[in-house]
Amino acid sequence: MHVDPDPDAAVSRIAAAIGEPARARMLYCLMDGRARTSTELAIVAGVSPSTASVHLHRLKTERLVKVLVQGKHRYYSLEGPDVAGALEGLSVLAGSPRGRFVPSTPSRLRAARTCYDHMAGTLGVSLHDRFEALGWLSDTYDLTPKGTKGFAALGIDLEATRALRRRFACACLDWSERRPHVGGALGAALLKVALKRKWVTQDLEGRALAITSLGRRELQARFGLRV
Amino acid sequence: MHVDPDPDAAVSRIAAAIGEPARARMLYCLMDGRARTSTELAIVAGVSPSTASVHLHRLKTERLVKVLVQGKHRYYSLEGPDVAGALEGLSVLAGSPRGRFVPSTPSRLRAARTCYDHMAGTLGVSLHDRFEALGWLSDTYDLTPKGTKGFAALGIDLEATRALRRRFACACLDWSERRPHVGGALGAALLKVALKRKWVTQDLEGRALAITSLGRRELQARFGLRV
DNA sequence: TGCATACTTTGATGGTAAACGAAGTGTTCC
DNA sequence: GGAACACTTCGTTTACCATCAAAGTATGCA
Repeated sequence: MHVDPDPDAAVSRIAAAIGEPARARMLYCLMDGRARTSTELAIVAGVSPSTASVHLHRLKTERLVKVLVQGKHRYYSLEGPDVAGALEGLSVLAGSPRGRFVPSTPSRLRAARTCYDHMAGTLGVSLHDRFEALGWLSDTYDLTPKGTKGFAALGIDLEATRALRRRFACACLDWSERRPHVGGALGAALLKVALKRKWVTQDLEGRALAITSLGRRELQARFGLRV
Repeated sequence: MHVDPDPDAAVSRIAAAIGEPARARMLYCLMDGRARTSTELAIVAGVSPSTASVHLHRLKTERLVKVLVQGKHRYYSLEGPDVAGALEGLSVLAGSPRGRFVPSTPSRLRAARTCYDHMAGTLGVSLHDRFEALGWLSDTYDLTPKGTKGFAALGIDLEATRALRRRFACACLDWSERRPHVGGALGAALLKVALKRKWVTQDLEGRALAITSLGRRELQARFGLRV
């Protein structure tokens, strides 16, 4: 009879696979049950495509994700409900429980929703376009002097945001809009400010964002957005 | 901003803490709810005392274990049921849930055993189902008026139980039954009463519970359980 | 008081792995 | 066919962390 000489080794290998920031970001991005391509996950994780590929290979080896090859795309998704369950158990310990997302997408999700930890949907795309038009972001997604002033005025601690070991800002492609919105640490900080100032409120269970009337006014006044 | 800038960072730090073989061995050794000294855990983990000390410090920092100082001994134990729950979730992924890998697991372990600090196995699951059927617990695991009367009649000090800084009651998923039993402070109090009234007796070394003939009679009379 | 025990902290060392760019494989589209 | 794209593999660098012995702290016992 073959008995694993060290049953804890399997557990620790799995936990170690989760216990790397970039891989954790990928996994929690997949918690909604949706499949994503390698490049999308690279952006979410804030690493280069080659690095992401190595990470995904490891996650596949540990049976945490599965892959579906379709043409030149590779769609990665969580291996099964048990994986989501384990991730959920860890979230409880982290003190920020994330409910398991039911893979049915309400239509209001199209207007404003979160993509991982930043704003997406038409709201996210509009903001992204506005930042470009205002000259806050260069085309390499660096802050311009104007942008530095603008984001600081919104109450974003740029120094702390930069200090994170994660890509500062990047274009994150939206799965429905297929147009970029602002991801990375800056995108996350932006969502946090919007929540704090009650421009948007977050559905407890899902990814939907509701724009408040205050938010509507502010977005109109500050960015000329009609949302 | 006081909010964690990257919520996954907390998760990945915790997973990384578990994802080291020596630390994983320590944690799973503590899964029975028993507290152990630093030296005992060093032996279990197969590392030197100094290394074990570093590991335990990290586990404490991540709030996975707590320590009780008694004289020159330091007793380490799991921080709470949530930790056991997260570890259990990872075990499921590892494919060889703990307890099943020992082929000589006494069959009575399946019937009645402890899970951390409360009753599990078919006994725990049966009780859980009975409480639900009797309308003692709401589906959010709050006590109903009926339940308040019922548990008090069993000799459980509900006020003291509620005062504990720990989830009052929760569904704890069993690794073998794959069905919930009552965990949390209420589950712990329940086990304590069962032990005190000698409905069950506890194996000193392991997690097995033996149901006494008195317990058999009482469980039949009070809950209609045939165990 | 003095010695033994239990455990932690410190410092040095070695091994592991995460990161990236460049090059390679395979696919689609014109 | 060939150019563009998606993704992987390889090779190198760098940073972190697990490990132990030795020294330090604290408690118990005689």
